[in-house]
Amino acid sequence: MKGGNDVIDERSLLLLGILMAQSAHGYQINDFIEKNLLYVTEIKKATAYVLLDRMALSGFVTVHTEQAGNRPPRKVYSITPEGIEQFQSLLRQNLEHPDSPIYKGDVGLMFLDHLPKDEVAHHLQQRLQRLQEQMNLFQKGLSHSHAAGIQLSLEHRLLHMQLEVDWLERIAAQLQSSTDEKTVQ
Amino acid sequence: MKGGNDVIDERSLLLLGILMAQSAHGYQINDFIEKNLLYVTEIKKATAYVLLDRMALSGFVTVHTEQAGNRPPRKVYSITPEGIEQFQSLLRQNLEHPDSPIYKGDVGLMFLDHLPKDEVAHHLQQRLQRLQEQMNLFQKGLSHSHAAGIQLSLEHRLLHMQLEVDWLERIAAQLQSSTDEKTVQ
DNA sequence: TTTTCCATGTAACTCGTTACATGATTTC
DNA sequence: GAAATCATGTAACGAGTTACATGGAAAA
Repeated sequence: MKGGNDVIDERSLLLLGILMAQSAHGYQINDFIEKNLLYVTEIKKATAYVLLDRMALSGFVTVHTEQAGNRPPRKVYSITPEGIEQFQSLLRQNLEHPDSPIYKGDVGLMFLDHLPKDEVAHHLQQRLQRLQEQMNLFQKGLSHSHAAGIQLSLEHRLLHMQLEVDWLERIAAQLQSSTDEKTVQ
Repeated sequence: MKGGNDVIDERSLLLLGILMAQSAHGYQINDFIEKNLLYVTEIKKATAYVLLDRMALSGFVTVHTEQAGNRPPRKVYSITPEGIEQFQSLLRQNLEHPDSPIYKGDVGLMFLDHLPKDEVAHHLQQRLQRLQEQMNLFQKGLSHSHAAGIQLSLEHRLLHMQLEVDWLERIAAQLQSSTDEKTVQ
């Protein structure tokens, strides 16, 4: 009744998916994630190393150690047939189930009425500015042409960012105008 | 260098915010959250009880025990002046900082190319259907008129849901049509 | 009379992060 | 010669969830 397959583990899916393209060692994988997938996942290096070893125990990947020159030895992971099946199973589940992301900002929104409107407007404009900076950085990373799927997922992310920007502009303007009215009348 | 104020704690903000409206006991608060804020927060009952007691130790709330009939005694929490300051501070931070939600579904998107297009289209249509069901439920809860801020945050959530629906419909249609082409030609 | 609701609390556990250890090697 | 990169690993810690304990009252 407990087990682990109820909640989909998108971290394993990610690692297996990367290994579907080619075998790789941990450092390589972590590097790729850090440089390209900042907005897609929050997995940390230590976690990835542990997960890779765990997947080796489960038989989803095999390991063999490589030595290049006399640099630190690399543990190169390759996906196995069972790993491929697991990957496909996780992928299907991931595709079928909508995720319910939590927007932490919604908690603040709930209590807007406890601060003066113009102050709220000011804070939201701050938020807007930061968001736009994030979006600029994000779009730079977007142009480096990736595989089709990666491109798609980054564009998906961008759509939600853009919605957020539009929404913030609208709300901030509303708050602004409603305080202006009072000032004018 | 570590401390607790670096990452904004939206759970405390939520609890303090609820107590800004009126004093309440733990069960009452948990009940409200469970019935109204399913999509806003993931805080669990046990966590809320612990947090309320912790905030009492920090002086942000006071507790007094009430007995109604001989039902289980209630621990009623009231926000203190220091609590109000903390609430406002957390609220300002929450409003100023955009959140970077993680869309777990984006991980799956990255690896679309590893399944046949028509299968992907099928899975995404499944996802779409489930999402629409969620949205129906959500909209029912939306109509029960809440305070202005709560209404706003729920509408915000709805916007993102709607974007997701539109996006899914577009992508699923694209995948469908590109497999149709092959069938026709 | 069995189930659900009221009302709180906590021990055990899971999961993941932080922070550090190690050591060679290229770059500045 | 100092700093960043390469490459992995793990112990300690923290946060939060699960699952259970308790026990009366109201609803079915």
